[in-house]
Amino acid sequence: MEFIEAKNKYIQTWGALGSQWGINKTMAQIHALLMISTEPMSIEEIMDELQISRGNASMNIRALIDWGIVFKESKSGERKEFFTAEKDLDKLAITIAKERSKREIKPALRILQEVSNIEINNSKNQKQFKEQTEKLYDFVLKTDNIIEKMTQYKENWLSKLIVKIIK
Amino acid sequence: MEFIEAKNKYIQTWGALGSQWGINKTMAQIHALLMISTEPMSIEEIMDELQISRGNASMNIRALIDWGIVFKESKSGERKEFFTAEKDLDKLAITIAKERSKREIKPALRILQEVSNIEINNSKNQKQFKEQTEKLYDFVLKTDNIIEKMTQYKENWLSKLIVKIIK
DNA sequence: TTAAAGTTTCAGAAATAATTGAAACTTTAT
DNA sequence: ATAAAGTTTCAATTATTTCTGAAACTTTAA
Repeated sequence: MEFIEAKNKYIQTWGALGSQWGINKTMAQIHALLMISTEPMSIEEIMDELQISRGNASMNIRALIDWGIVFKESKSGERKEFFTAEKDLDKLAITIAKERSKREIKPALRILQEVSNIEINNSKNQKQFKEQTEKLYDFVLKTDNIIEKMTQYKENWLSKLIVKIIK
Repeated sequence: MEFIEAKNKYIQTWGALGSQWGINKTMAQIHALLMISTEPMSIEEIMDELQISRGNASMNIRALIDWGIVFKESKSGERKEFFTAEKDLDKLAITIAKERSKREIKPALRILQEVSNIEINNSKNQKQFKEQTEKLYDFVLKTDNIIEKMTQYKENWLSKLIVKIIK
């Protein structure tokens, strides 16, 4: 396989995986591209490599910066802005996990708590509802707590986790 | 809050969370509905509760069955088919994790391995490509291994995991 | 101050994904 | 054997998400 072919395959794969997990394709592809770039890239270079429009590139770069996994960089002497990606995968995963917790899990938790706290009569249906939503709340809360704990390790948490699980 | 209102809110929330994580909204909603149902439900009841078409209900129920988190049930005396959901959240999470590993992570791994194994010249770019895709492969593989390990606990793995992480 | 270069925004277009509904198919009971 | 009831399928429609590209805005340097 050619380098170019491998590179394209890698970017496509990462983009597809992104969409399957709720991250938009272009966003994932831009990140993938920056991950394997040795130098910070300009918006033009990104547009060119991925064959996407300026608007699309700009919006998704901004989103990646909001997520905290891509950084602006100013090359001295150049007026243009350049971008680099977080390349440390442990850090990357933690940042994504934290953000998704904040944006998606925490709001869902709030609602689960709210609905599981309703006053019920003693009908079978309402009892079951309360019981299941309480369980769901507990479960999601535990999951979120795990994410929080992971976050504290920072260095090599994945390897540490494996060791802990195995023993 | 009314029971009906709480129920709708719960179903909407679960559906939204589903879409954010790559599971289609209706699929997540049907599962949410079955989770709080005390009795197996027929396709008509599901259509009626969620206000969706027969085709949509049927396709998504079938998908849930394929995933292994909803089961067909035949009530004795009734010809119609009824459906129940896996209500144990530990089992549910494990089943979903296993399926997603099989459907999405494993194929991605194959490609990462493939592209990280290309012959490279000694240009900076190609070296960086190989290095990063190898790291990515290792990382995704480790993640997948964790999922596999989890799977083996079955009972109360989430609680067990928390204990292990904390100490 | 101004105009060229660089950057961002956003309404409309395009692509993708989900849903409908009616037709085809299957099962059951007579 | 047949027709009513139940179930599944899938082409066409609808909804949602993403992307484009041109216009507006900002920065820089002469």
